[in-house]
Amino acid sequence: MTDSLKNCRRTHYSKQVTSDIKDEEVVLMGWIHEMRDLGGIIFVLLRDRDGVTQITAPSKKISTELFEDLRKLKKESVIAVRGKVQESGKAPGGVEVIPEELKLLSESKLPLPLDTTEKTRAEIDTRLDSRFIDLRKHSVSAIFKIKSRMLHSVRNFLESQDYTEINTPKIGASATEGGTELFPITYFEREAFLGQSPQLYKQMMMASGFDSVYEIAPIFRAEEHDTLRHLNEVTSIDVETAFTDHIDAMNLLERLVVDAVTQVKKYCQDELDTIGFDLQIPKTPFPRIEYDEMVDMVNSVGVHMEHGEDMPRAAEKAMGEIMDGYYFITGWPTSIKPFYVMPDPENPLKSCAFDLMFQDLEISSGAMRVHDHDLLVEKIKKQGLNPDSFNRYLAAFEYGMPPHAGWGLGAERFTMTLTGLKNIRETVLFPRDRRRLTP
RNA sequence: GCCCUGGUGGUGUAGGGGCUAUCAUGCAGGCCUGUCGAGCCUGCGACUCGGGUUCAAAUCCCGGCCAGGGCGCCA
Repeated sequence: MTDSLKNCRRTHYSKQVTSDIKDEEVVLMGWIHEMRDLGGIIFVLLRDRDGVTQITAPSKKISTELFEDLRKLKKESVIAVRGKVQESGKAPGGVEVIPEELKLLSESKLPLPLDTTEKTRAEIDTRLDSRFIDLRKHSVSAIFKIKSRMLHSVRNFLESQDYTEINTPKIGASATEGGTELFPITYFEREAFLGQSPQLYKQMMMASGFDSVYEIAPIFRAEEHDTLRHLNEVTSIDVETAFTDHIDAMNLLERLVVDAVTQVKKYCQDELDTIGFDLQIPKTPFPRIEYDEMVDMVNSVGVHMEHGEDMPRAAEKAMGEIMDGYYFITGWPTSIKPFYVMPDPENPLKSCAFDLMFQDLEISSGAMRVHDHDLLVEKIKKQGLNPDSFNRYLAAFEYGMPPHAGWGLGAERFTMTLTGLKNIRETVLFPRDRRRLTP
């Protein structure tokens, strides 16, 4: 039998239990992190959102009934404790709580699927199977507090620049955009697909007079990739701005990244300490390396790469060795970029596309877009696609489409750069990869 | 999808044709009034699945599933 909450409410979080409130009565609520029963004295470590407080129960100072109730507690059960804050040099952090009342709110089954005290580490697969318990570890929840702060910063920054947040459909009819594999779904009597990118919708919004838009939403890619930096469902931070070019887009992206890093460092220092990551605020401007220059750099360290081909993984790694932190690669060949990318007016074999890299990881890619209807149709045809299936998209270019540019930034890959994590799965609560569809 | 490596108690591991299957953590019980990776004693708990080879398979072989690493794919 467990107790009910009734009108009992938490007064403090563990973090707030310091010597500043000694002798005060507090009500703490949380999970039992560890129990140490020494016979005549029991130590209960109560863990809540971002801290752990020691509940100290000496048999001679509390009632026999309460003492016996405390002795029966099990790891990871949920409790509420009313007690008095006491200073003690012998307690962790110099303070402890002497209990006066205990409520057992929810009992935990034992043994646990993994060790929340991290004495024995668990593999990522085991952790993801029991993600709700894995997230009880402060070293894991810290990642998501950092990700949350990053997303807040991005929204604040874009709102401060007068961007409008939009929502575009994630279900669509098109299977003909080319490129990545799509997930087919059943849409009543028809086949439909999950959205791979809000790209075409963002561009249609450029013809709407909104000028500056952004969307933070999931995108789905049905590629059978199986790496530490790919997932089949990720969050894309997508931005599009009218009356601007790719240089403006890069400048905006650079400012947004620096702002987010600065905010994370300012508001998440505890979390960064918890995961043991020394986050550095990058210097601006980020280095901008021409594609051709990048190919030469890669070749000069003995990694073969042809001019005109997309970066093989070995080339990314080579660049990661040479470069430190964030940098842009610009002037990509038109032939390896999608149809909506604007060719360089000086040299149409090159494009106004850029990638933002962090060492060996591509975290964003963007471009100035084609806004001329006829050129766009021509480019769609050149990529072996049928312009007819882009009717609704192409119509937006026929009645006054301003020049525009934008980018998509991978929220999880960006989080990897903010936490130093090497496995993208660590940055998603419930990741979806080639094999994992639950929980 | 390809290549390499692996799958042993709840968790993390050692071992590698015949043994009572190693260790840590955990769990259960006991002792202990200052623990903080508490300590001590007793106990519990495992060879990924299917097929094959063999007198005998956790161990060798084949396949499935899953995982780790690498690559490819990623308009």
